[in-house]
Amino acid sequence: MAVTIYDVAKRAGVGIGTVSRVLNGSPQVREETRQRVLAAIEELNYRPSPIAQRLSLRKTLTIAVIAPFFTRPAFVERLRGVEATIAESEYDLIVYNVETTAKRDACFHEVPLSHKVDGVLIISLSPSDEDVARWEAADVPIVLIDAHHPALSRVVVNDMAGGYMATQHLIELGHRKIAYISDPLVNPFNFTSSRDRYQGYRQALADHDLPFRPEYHQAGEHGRAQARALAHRLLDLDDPPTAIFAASDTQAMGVLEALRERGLRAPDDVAVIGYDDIEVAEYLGLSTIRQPFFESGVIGVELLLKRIDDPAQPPQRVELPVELVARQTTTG
Amino acid sequence: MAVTIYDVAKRAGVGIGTVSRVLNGSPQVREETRQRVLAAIEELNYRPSPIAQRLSLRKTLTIAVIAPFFTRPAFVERLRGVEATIAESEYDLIVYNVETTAKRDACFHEVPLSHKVDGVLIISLSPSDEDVARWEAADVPIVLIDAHHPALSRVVVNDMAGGYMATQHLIELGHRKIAYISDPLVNPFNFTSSRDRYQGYRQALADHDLPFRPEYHQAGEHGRAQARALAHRLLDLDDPPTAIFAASDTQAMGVLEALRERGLRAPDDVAVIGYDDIEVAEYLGLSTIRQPFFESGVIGVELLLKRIDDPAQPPQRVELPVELVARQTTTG
DNA sequence: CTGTTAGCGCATTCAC
DNA sequence: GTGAATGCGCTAACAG
Repeated sequence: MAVTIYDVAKRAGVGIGTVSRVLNGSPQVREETRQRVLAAIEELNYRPSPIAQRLSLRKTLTIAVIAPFFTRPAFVERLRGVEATIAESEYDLIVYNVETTAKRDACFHEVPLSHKVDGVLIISLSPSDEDVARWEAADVPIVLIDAHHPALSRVVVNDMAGGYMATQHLIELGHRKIAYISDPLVNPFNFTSSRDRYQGYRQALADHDLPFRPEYHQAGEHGRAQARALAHRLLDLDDPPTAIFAASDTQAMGVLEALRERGLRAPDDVAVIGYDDIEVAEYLGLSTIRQPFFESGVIGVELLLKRIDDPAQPPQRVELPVELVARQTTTG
Repeated sequence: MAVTIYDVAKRAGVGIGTVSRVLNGSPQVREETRQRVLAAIEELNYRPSPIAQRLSLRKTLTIAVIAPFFTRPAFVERLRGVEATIAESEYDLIVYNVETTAKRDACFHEVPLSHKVDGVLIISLSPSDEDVARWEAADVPIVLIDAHHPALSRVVVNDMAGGYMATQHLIELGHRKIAYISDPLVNPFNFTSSRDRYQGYRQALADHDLPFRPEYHQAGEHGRAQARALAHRLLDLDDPPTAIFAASDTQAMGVLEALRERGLRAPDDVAVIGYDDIEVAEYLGLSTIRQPFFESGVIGVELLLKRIDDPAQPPQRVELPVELVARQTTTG
């Protein structure tokens, strides 16, 4: 068996209370006995049992993150921010990767009620009212990153502004026939980004007196290959667009692929702008909208820890800025 | 406070022992009382406390993974395999992301001795003999993925074979001036892949009676930009190579970038082959060596769980196959 | 200042 | 079959 606090106490010739006190940095312990205890700890190579501490403290000292993080580069960056921030705290991080709605539902149902964590972080998955109601009872702080619910603390980016920004950029370059490729606006995971960016796209068109053409909006499952097919559909139109705004860089890559297959070039034949500024974007010279992924993870954790500390805090909403990154695929 | 096993017991009019028995599916409990307990659990919406269970069972029911996973796509895939497999077990997964040697050392020192986990998975970071010796005392099973130490269970790929395979592929295409771009062969993280692939490269050259030219091996920090610079160095040589083998797809992208900047094309001017078959490789038409990332994570977990179950098991070594994926950058 | 005691919530004997 | 008692390792009163 492992060495316990009793072993240390005996070794140091004190009671376990005293050992506990030096462990927790209590000031009310004579320096001499503190040294004796420290020595015993050292000699026995003692490490307190986190499990026992947690049972006694009635805190799990761990937080969960539920994220579809592996399917898209953006999630990985956010997770990095989460991990980096948690690592500096006293909390452990346990992760749940969601790649199916079944897994999401399982996580949504079990994690907050499982008594396993003091708080949960949810990335890019917006809960339903029903979910939130169920969580009330559990009394576990929950923070959303890149997801929405009015009753919960969340850190978001203004995707509408991003969509607007991308579209306006193309308009300012002289384009008037601008298409939009995205995920389905309503989807099983309830991802909202495609929908919000679509709003911005529509608004920018309207503000500049450009007509919205339904055939210029093509939606399909997320992915490069699917976006490539959608781009071909656009280019096959009688009156094809001169510019394409893709709801993600991954999809923009599909667009570029389609152009290449037709011997077309960006931006001369068709301008292309993506969204996210993932790492390859720079390599490809892809114009895009950048959002602060890493930072969103950091802030999400900060909100959560604050909430754990003081559960009375009202839900907070933090909005992070997006930024236009103009590269060759639009500006040449 | 949360509802405990006592509440359930009282509610069902039984002792806590009985509740515990139905919780753990003990057969020795009358069907009728089982139903009564189940009903009480349902009515109280009771969930057992994992912390208390763990203290009583003297098991943490969690495993740790230490990985430099966020800096390179390969690690993310392996982590996916790890998470997917853990999710099917009764264990929780806590993650430590390593981006500095300081963090690595901290993890190596603390995690196995922390009493926080029943087992540790380490990805791509090879421990020293000293590390391993220190871990002996902790008596915590440790499994390596894509890393090496004779005393530990591990799942690896044959990087030497991969390097050989890539080089041979180029030779068979008629190339005789073949360069190799990689990370520094010795590096702070002690990553071994560049070194092993280098061995394969050298061996293939030798087996085909091709001379090894020191100036054809360029090593630098991992990354696209750095590889791009190294490629330029190669192309500036009096007698530049006609083919370049990059130790990773990321670095191969840097090579392609350098070619593009010089108006050169792959494979006509210079053939290029990478390593890993990351997702963009297909998009780029990049020839490469594929290794089973996801599966390596799965198998790593399986080894670890088996080891936790039966600590007496001797260390095991599982080698996964690599595979040549020939695309346009070598075959046109 | 320090030793002792009473929980934390559960699993597991051991009697009945 | 089932209840009561003991212990898992630690924190936090409570005395002294």
